[in-house]
Amino acid sequence: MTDQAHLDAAFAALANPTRRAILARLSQGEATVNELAAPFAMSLPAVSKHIRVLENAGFIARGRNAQFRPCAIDAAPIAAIATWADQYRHIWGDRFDKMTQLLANNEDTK
Amino acid sequence: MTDQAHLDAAFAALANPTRRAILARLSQGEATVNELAAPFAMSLPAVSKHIRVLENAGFIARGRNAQFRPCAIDAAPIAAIATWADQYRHIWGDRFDKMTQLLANNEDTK
DNA sequence: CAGTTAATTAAGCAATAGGTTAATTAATGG
DNA sequence: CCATTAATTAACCTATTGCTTAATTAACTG
Repeated sequence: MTDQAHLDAAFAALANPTRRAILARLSQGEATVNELAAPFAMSLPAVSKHIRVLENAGFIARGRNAQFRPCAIDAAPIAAIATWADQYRHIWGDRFDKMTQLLANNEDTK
Repeated sequence: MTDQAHLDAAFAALANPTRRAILARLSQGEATVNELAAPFAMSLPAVSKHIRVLENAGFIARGRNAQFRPCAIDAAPIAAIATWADQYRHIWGDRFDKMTQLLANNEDTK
């Protein structure tokens, strides 16, 4: 996948509240498909598909434990999105610029 | 629109390379629809629709100048996305933690 | 007013997304 | 072996997306 295609997949995956909720849940720790599905008023296959979308976009890594497929979050695509957003920081304020400057100073003095 | 719906719209708008390219162009300054359309191998109505999607998601504000509808970037939804991503910073490393700490130190000493 | 330029709207089309229920695969445990 | 649990796959449906061409609206300009 190209970088563009990766960003496409990452943004598309996040454009859904169920999928964002699944990621939020996984940020607390691993979970099985049934555990992830529990909070939602939709069928298990529907959740299974959401998980697949997140997996294809690189947000989720999966293991195998007996019948279970434990899901774990992989934040790499989130980092890619944060990096994308950082391109625009200069447009909306100086907080990041301050941070960058402070980090730069820190580099200089270490 | 709820916060969730705003995030839905923002992420969905960004899940397309044409729209991200339009935003990148607008980060350099205002542009008309025709100017924005020029780099793309697609019809003007297609670009017009992409602009509408970005506008509905809050990324673009539009003016009126004779026949022209100048487009300008509004970074508020990008900030919202950066804020969303920040929730997960702790998962992928300590760079942000360093920044936060440095900013905190800066607050303390000013 | 007539013509030109800028942009949107309308109508249509193929592909994708998000959901359903039913069937299937995979592994455990009596 | 059979039943149970976990999860996916299959088949299907409706709505949305992303694009097209043709028609329309809006404003300037000779």
